[in-house]
Formats: sequence, structure tokens, C-alpha cells
Amino acid sequence: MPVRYWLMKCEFSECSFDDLKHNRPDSTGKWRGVRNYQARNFIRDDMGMGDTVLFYQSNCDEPGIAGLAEIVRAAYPDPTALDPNSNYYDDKSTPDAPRWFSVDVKWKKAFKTYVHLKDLKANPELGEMLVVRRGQRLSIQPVRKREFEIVCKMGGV
DNA sequence: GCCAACGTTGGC
DNA sequence: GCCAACGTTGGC
Repeated sequence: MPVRYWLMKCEFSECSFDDLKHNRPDSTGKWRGVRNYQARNFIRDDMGMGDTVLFYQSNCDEPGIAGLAEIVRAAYPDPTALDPNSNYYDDKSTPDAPRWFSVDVKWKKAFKTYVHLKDLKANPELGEMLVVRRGQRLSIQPVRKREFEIVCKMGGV
């Protein structure tokens, strides 16, 4: 199995990269509440243990990539979809036929240099990267190996 | 807070 | 299956 690379967006106020490191048990975040089919398919079908994640912080003053995380648990049914008390409850998802999935990610390494969205946009080599595309809202995006390496270099890692 | 871009819903 | 209306995302 090849190691895959991903970009995962998280709202800064929900869980910043520092939160993931310091304020989550074992530095592990449980990815809940993804309700987009394309993102769901990536989680369910393509993400695997050990895949590397660019951790992207959105909805904040300085959107960008703070560092690396790692998939430490592959797809399993998203418990919030099955919980009637959850904001993310979906009555079309059942234990027998779960519609939505979660993964767990573990904090791995901080970039020496924070890679701002505007820096990604300014790099001509990253013109095809999904995150710089206008109107791209997918919260989980596949990243090419070459793109991953360029971003790591920009981050000083 | 604005609003462009996009996904989903539901009437027909 | 079309498409208008609506809700959400997320940079700015």
C-alpha cells in the first residue's frame, strides 16, 4: 500500500493544530461530522493507517497549514450520525448501514514556518493543488506526493 | 458581515 | 431528471 497524503481542514476555533497536540487525549483527534459525500468517500475508501495529513486551519485570521498529522485509525462509522442527541444526527444512517464515517488523526510534527494560504496561492508549482482553487470547499482533499513535498519544504520540515 | 461558490432539497 | 430555492463554507 502506498502512503497517501491528505489535506484536512479544521476550523481554528474547533480544534487548532496546537489544540490537537495539547488538548486532546494522546494528541489524537476524532474526525466527526463530515457530511459531504465526496469527503465521505475519501474517508471510507481511500484513507489508511499511516497516511500523512497536512493540517489546515480554516475560518480564522490566518488560514493555512500548521503542520503534519497522521491517520491512526481508519474509517469507522461516525457515532454522531447515530446519536439522536447530536447536532450531526442523521436518521438515514444506521448501525447496519452507516452513511457517514470517522477517522482518528494524531498530531505528528509542527512546521517550523507556518504556511499561509496566500503562500500556497503564490507558489506557481502548486497551481493545481485543490486548496488553492477558487470555491473549493472540500474539507478533505487528496494531495499529490510532489505537492506534499513542496508544502513540507515551505514549512521547513 | 459580505458574498461567491457549491451541495442538497424538493416540487414539478 | 430538471432546476429554483435554500443552506453552508470559508476567504476576504
